[in-house]
Amino acid sequence: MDDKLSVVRTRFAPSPTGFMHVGNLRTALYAYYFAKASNGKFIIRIEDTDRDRLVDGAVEKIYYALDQCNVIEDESPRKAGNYGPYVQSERKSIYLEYALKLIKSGDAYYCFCDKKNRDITDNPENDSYKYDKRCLKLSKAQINEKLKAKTPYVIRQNVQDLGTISFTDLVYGEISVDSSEIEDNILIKSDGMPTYNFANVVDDHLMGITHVIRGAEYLSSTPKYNLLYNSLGWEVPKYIHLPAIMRDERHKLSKRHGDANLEDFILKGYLPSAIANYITLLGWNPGDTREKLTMQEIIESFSIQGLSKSSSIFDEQKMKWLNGLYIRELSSDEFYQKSLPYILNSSHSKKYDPIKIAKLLHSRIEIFSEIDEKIALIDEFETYSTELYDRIKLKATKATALISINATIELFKSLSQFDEITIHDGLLSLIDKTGLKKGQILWSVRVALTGRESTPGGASETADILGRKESIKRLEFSLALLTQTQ
RNA sequence: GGUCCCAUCGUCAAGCGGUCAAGACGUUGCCCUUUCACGGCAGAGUCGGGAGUUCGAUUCUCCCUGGGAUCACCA
Repeated sequence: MDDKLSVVRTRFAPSPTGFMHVGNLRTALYAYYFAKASNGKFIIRIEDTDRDRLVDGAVEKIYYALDQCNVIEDESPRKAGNYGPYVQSERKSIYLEYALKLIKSGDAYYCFCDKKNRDITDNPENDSYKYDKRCLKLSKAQINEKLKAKTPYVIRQNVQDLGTISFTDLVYGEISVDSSEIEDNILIKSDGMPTYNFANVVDDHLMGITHVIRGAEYLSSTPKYNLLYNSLGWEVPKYIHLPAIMRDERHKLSKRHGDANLEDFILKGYLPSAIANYITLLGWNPGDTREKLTMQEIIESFSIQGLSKSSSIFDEQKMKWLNGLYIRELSSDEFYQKSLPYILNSSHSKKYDPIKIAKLLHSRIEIFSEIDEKIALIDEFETYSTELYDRIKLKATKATALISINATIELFKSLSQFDEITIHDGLLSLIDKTGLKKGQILWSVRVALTGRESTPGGASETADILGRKESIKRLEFSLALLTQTQ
């Protein structure tokens, strides 16, 4: 059981303040991959120490996102383990205990300064004013007196002047900062809750986290965490900081701009597995040219060597392409099931058979939300330019169209059945009857049926979907249009 | 502003002293084909700038430039 210490344990520690941001999701994914690639454990810890920012249902959204992406945690609030509780607000007393320990050792101290008085430095025009440690100078008697009087207080970290301190990040290498850059951060807030900094250190240690995987925005504050580990006599975990995902070269993907919500992408018709695959590739590569990878494949080749240091821009176009790959890989039944809601929600006519529509669209969409516009191409039929009938490459003209349409109307009226195969065979039989070529007939009929230059599906597929009555109606309309302009 | 970090096609990226500088998305053209799409093939397109180190820099060092992050009783 001692080698339990050598087991890799990573965690995803979101705060329940809203929806699942794809940047956070990628962090979770990497932490999960890394744990699983090392045969370790992946833990979810909810960081809800800021009671003002709590959002109802946010925890559920986090689970939903992870479930959608097939990330299965080993320990979490909903799947207890040996290191619980996994919700920080339920661990409140633990933090205080360690803060008190730090006070005893002189690594922390009570501070009674008002929130607004924090910038009590003598030169406020200085851009970076740090707390001036004034409460550190309080005598024991003074402290006790204030405590007794129930004066609100916080507990601050006492950062000593240590000169340059550094640590090694597994991605970024050695990072050094001067201790004078570090402020006496607050460990315990006046409401008794720990700050992120402190809760993180305590929990990561107590939960046996071996590798801290998080966004690079924490890179510069990591040294002060390490000071805490040292003061507490704890081993510092390994750090893996991740570059940001950007919206463009200047801005991070943000909640504010609504360009980062996983659920929005799912609603738009992206498959969670495709999204996960895509964002995994933003900042990591398997070391070869594979781009479409299953989670199993990713885990098998996941290593920190494949992580990059520079931030990357989120390219929805490429995600779309990848999603198209995933869609085409679906069985026709799976595709039908997934596309049905979009077909039924279409603003266009519902009189078409959704099975036929789905079959037609399977290779023609990259995200499900494109379904509506594709149906429009079949459903909407209005007057059009007869120039469409002239197709040099196929030797199709208005004249050949006239012959084709006339023959097709007759054919459609006489067909004993009206399914795609029968229609298709019937149309081909027109080759003999009219002496025209296959392309001439099929092009003309499709145009006559749709009034468009391009449509999903060809002549027989379109006729099948439209049905005999509507097909003949459209053909007659086109015939009239054609004779009119002749 | 201080501090920290980053820098290869438009975008994601490989590269880890000597390469015609991979591959992918997108884009262009061609093929397949009754349109579109799928699929296949081909093309265009990149090392931010300047000093070094070296026989030789995309690669190592420094400076500049550009960009990002961080300086909260938010995480």
